[in-house]
Amino acid sequence: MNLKGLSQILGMSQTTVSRALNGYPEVSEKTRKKILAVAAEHNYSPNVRAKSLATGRTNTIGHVILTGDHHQMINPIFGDFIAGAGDVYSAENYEISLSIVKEADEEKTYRALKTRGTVDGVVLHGPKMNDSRIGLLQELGLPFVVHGRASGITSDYSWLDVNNTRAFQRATEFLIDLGHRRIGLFNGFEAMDFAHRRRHGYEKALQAQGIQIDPVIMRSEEMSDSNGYAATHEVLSLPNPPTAILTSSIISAFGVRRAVQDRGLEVGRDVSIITYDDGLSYLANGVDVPIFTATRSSVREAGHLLSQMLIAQIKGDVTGPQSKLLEAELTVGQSTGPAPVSA
Amino acid sequence: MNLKGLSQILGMSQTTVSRALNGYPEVSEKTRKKILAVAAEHNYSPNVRAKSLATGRTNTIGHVILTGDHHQMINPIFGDFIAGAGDVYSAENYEISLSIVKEADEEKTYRALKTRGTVDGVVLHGPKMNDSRIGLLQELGLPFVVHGRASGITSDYSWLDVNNTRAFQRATEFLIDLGHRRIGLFNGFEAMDFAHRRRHGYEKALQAQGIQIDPVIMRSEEMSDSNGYAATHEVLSLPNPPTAILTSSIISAFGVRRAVQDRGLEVGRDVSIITYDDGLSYLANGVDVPIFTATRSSVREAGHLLSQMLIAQIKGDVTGPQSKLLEAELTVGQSTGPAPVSA
DNA sequence: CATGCCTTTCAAAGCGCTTTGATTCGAACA
DNA sequence: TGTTCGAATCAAAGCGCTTTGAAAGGCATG
Repeated sequence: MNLKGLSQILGMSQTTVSRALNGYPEVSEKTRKKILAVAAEHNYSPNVRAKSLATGRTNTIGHVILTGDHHQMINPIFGDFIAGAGDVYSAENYEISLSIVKEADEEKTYRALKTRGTVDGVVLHGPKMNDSRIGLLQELGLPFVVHGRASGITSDYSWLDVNNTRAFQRATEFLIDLGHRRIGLFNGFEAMDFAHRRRHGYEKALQAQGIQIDPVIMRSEEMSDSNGYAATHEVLSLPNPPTAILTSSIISAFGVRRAVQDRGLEVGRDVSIITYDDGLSYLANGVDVPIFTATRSSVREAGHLLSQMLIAQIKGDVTGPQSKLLEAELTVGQSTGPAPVSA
Repeated sequence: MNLKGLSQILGMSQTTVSRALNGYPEVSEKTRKKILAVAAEHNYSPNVRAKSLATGRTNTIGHVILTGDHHQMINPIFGDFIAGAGDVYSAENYEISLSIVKEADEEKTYRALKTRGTVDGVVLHGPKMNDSRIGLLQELGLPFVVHGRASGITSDYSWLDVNNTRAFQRATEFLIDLGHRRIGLFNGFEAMDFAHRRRHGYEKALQAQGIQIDPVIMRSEEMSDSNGYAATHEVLSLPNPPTAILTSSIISAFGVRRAVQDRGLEVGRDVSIITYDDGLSYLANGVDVPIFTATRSSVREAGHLLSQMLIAQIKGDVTGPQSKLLEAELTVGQSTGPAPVSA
């Protein structure tokens, strides 16, 4: 059933029917009621392609996510992020267009999104330092909100981020207060903006106490379980091993935990662990008692808030760039304890 | 830049330009070359909405995934599945439309996908037994391929599935061969078709050896780390605890492992674990040495194959339902060993 | 040179909607 | 009774593309 058919059934013009369905005022309540009734009866819903061709709006938000060769991992937080955004999208009648692209095709993808007119705006995932995509999107004139920030970019843009620096500074301070002096940092790729900020917070806390920063117990790599596991074995085999480890993802934290236990050591006694926790639904940090002491900020909530910001921007409800900085909360779990007395 | 503009620059009709760009034969090589050059120079790409309005095709595949209230978890394998499908989609010039819906809105969503004309076909995720969506999609005439199968549905439809029954039968046999007689099963929700089949395989192997099936050491719930953890504590506290546990997901397997170790027991000696492994990129089953003995089938590969099947179907390259049954491979890791001699 | 037949190109219609600018109708007023 | 005005409705144009059916051009044939 299309508009034409519907209007013929009703014996009215397409104009009137269209107006009635879209809530315009220049149609009497009586006819509107009738039109709505008949539309429902015939299960009519407008062809979204035709509608967007006519209006120029698509009611679609683009999400571009990266996938490397088959060895590289897919962003594990995307699922929860999009679940949070999904609620907003359906409430506001937006659809999601998902593009899975290799890094080399990324720019091309954003350009195509614009010129092909598939989306009204995009969410920029995983910003890197000096991320060139920001300039690109500004040049294209495609509305966007960054999930994170991009150090080094001076122009104004919209973003939603967690205070990563503060979170890792706090976590490090917490460990120092427990007496730890040798603290490892297992971070994401340094090129990622969040990793950069986290390292910065970590270093700030160490420096404030005059503790030396030692690259030997720091890592910057994909935050998988296996990497956490391998790195833990490495640093614990050093002549001067860390007594605490700070990890950037609960996924790698599980690997750390596993390695510690495989070495016959006890988590929270021999080795303390603090992790950043995105609140992933399938990998919760315990149910009643937290497994790890963690700095936590829900990525699902981030998806929720960010999508609202983006839609407000697209609709023109706000003008100019907006930003929102969330604070992570530190929850103390079983994975931390006083630094062991050195033998 | 649009078609009209481009054709004016070229001094040709829109017809000719359109044909040249779409590779139709009724245009001379000379003009085609020229048109392609000018199109590239002006960075032209066709408006996808207009194109699909004109052709009736959308070059878009729909994926509908469920999200409950904010407590329920988002399907953790979706990311890897879509990464596998993504390669095919971009190679074939298809886009992805993602819908995040609550279970109650699911039927409405599929109907809307059809009547609003947003997609050419859909992937049906997470089929349940007697899944009503299959009948719905058939009624709507929307091409689809099921990722899994739906026991109880007798009509013909396209699907790609892993031989879940066989996989769990094999795994159970493997444990029995090691001397285990008391084997727990931590499965997904029983309503899910895959869980049903896995239980069936498990029971078949037990029955073949005359081992009694005991619901006390069986679970049917969300396959999260915490559920695996809690369930393990429960069954190991029983007067007659299992010596081996079979889990349906590597995520819950990690929880099982954690619980075993927290009780001071050793995995592979005191308690054996076999898990089903989807080959998730962020939660690999070890790198060199597998952590768990596992029946493995890559969900990424499934995404790859399934999307090819669906596109072939949409294009009309094949007629009638097609299906593909993948076998999971059993890899032996460190998590299994002979059943401990009872005290 | 006229005829016929490809090959190449074009004008125009159509996809399903929105929106502009016109038209109709009835009520209100002088 | 004629005029004015606002409310309700409509016909038609337009969004950017594809595709049908027609036309033009080139070339061999009789």
